[in-house]
Amino acid sequence: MPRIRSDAAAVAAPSPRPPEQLSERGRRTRQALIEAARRVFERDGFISARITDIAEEAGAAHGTFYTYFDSKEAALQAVIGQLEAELLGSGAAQYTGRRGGRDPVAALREANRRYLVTYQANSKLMVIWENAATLVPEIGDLLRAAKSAFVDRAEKSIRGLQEAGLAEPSLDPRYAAHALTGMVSRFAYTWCAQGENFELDKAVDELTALWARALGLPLTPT
Amino acid sequence: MPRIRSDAAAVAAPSPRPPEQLSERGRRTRQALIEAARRVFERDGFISARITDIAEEAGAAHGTFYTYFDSKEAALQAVIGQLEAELLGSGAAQYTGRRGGRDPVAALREANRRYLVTYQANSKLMVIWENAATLVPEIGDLLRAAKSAFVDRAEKSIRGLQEAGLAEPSLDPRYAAHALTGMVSRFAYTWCAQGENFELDKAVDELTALWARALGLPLTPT
Amino acid sequence: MPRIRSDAAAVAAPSPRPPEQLSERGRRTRQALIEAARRVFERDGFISARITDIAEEAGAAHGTFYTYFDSKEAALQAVIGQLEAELLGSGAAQYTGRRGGRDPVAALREANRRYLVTYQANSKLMVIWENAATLVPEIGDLLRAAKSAFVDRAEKSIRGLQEAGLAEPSLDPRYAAHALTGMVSRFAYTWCAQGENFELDKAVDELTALWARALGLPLTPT
Amino acid sequence: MPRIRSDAAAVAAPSPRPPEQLSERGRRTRQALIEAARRVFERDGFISARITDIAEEAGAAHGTFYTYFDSKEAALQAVIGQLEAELLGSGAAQYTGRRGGRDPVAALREANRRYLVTYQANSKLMVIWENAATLVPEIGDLLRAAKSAFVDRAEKSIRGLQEAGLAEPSLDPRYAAHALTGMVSRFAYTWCAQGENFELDKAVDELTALWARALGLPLTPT
DNA sequence: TATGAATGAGATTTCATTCAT
DNA sequence: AATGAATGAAATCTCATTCAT
Repeated sequence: MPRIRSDAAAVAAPSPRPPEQLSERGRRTRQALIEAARRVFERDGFISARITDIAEEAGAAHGTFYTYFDSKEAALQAVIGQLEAELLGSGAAQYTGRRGGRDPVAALREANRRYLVTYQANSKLMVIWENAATLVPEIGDLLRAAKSAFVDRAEKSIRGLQEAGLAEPSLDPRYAAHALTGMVSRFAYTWCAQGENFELDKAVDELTALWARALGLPLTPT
Repeated sequence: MPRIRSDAAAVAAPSPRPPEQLSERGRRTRQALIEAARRVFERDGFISARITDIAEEAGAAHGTFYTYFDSKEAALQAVIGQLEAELLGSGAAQYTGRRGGRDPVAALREANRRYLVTYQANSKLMVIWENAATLVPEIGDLLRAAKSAFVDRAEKSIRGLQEAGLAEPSLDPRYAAHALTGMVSRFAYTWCAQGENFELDKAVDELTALWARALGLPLTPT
Repeated sequence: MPRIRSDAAAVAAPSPRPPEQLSERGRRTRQALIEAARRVFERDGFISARITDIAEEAGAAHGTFYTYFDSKEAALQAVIGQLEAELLGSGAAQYTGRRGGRDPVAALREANRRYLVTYQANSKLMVIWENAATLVPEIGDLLRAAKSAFVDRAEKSIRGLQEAGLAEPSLDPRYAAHALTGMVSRFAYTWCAQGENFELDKAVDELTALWARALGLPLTPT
Repeated sequence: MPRIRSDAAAVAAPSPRPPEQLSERGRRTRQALIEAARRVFERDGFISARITDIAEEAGAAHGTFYTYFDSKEAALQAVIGQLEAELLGSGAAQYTGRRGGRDPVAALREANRRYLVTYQANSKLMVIWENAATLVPEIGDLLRAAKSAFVDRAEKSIRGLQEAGLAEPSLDPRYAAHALTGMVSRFAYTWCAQGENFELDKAVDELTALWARALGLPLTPT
């Protein structure tokens, strides 16, 4: 029997308790569900993924899913949250560990390589993320925030290089940052999602060369 | 929506006749459905669009849809087919009307402008196209083909400029073509899908400058 | 696949078309569903009734129910709507067909008899109606409206009798009307819902006598 | 809610101990659950109330509920049991404290006032009780028993008044008792459940006057 | 061709109830 | 006694697709 439809839409939402309030056992189950969700999303795509399959993949009963998540969307958010944590941990988002004085092109090459490697390692999920961003507002917000990190860093870098007299001063740093980070991320997307056949080392070199030359940086030999 | 369809024409269905074999009246209905589908897709997104709504929007009965299309996917293909025809007609896909000898940067700027203008004019549908590409193989094929047109043309152009001694010879034309067309298309996507605030003229200038400088083209004043 | 949860709650409600817009066939199916719903409600009670059972009882497929009704509540509304039409048709709501001049106690007895007979004939549904009234606001509204008809009529009658010098003038007609119609309807409810053992003729006589004497009407022999 | 329960103690469940066998701590928890249940029932209605909510409202864990009650129905029985105890304590069920010889209309007025006041003070629960009576046999039994107390007392009273030559002898005491107590209780219900606007003092007067006159009692001034 | 009613597979979601700790 | 995670039966509801007219 369904709730009697109380149009007042009250019916206190039994929203899942936050992870911190969970028992050890609960945390393990939740984690199992997140990992299962990731596998199922990667296998079937977000749209086709079924909640039942996620629970089953996690070795849990159907209803257990709802103990931890309100919806498939909420599960995807958790999956992406963990992906982001991994990415940060892996240093993918760092332009360079050791700034200052060093050769900016080398730093750029390093960053590009890290981006491509990370993207490729998580390509299925990255593609799902990009696509779900247009379907689920919250996921879109996460994506926009994640991209901002890259764009902002690039913008600052460009501005710095301009001030140092190394980069073409006529460029608008914001437009350039969007364009060039977009160049790299789209390249990664085309590579991974559309199966275009590229080679990692060469891709890193070419993208770095294009980026550097576009900014007017003096190119140093690798 | 029961799973994303990937079944090979299951039972015997009275599959829709091709447009040429339709009566005048049939052609009109079909066209109304295509236009309605476009509106509904733009309004609700491809995933959320319902066949009922398309039929209703076209002023036709629900069942009539199936006289002309096998599925929502087929309708999207038809919608995109007409979009492509429009784009070609509008010259969006032409690098330049008059090749030969002319200033390559001016031609590039012209092409970029045309691309951005066209993308913006059809942005909702473009975004849908990009996203549906990962869900529906046929749409993905259409997208890849459409992009190839741009990429191939860019690749040839780069190769030509290299041969003419105008572009940096060390660049791999295929990689560069992918990267630079990707830069422009991703920029357009960010602009239109994510509401990032850019200005057309400036975007054209910046993208053209980045592209040209990345190739090592001598920049001429606008 | 469920709709992508669009928190905007837009998703144009595909609400069933009103009966007038239905084809002959549609009207027949709808009617069959209403009759089936009544049987199922009477058999299982409103709360326990399942939509599947209603459809099955009507010889229709599960989903067909939703072609005509949004919910079990909507079906109950339709059932009660038809009950009301029947009641009106059967004259249950008429105080008396031929007013004027006639013996008021005889008219009252007539009305009470008609009420009890009708209530008994539809007792299961009447009880369901009363109970659903507290669960479903719309049903409550219907019930209140239906009762108002009786109460208002009684109130007018009492006022008239007071003005004619036949009824005790100190009574408040509104309070008295509520109390006395309530007395009859509660009696009917107790009789039907709780299986209290009464006899129709005697019940009519007793209720009429109590009502008449309570108002101070001169009692005439039956 | 899976069907209304009517299964005879299916498997072996560690059915709750009776309150007397509980430890002090247990009794406190049980009492907290009963009070919480009352609040939740009054807030959400019996049907919509969820066991989780009751436990939470009582500050207990979900599973704790089952240490004391088999089901929501059992909890409602306990709630109503305590209500009855309260009512008896408050003297609501007494026709009159001091019988014998005294003015019967005054006693009646007193009883009616006490009934209305008590009903109003507990109206939410009273309404729930009335409605649950049709859903849960045990609750129906409780209600019938509670009403019998009133009806029986009224019946005896009427019989006594008839024998004393004060009440109309032609009335059937049982029918009249049902009708008149029903009149009062239905009035209270309409007042409380349907929000009809009445005034306590006037209601007491009118109901008493109608009741007394219906029986043919000589009316004394208040 | 067009219609729109009928169908039913399939996915979601809720919560009472159990049970290991 | 208390806890709260796990379970899964049950019901709802949606819509693509078919089909008789």
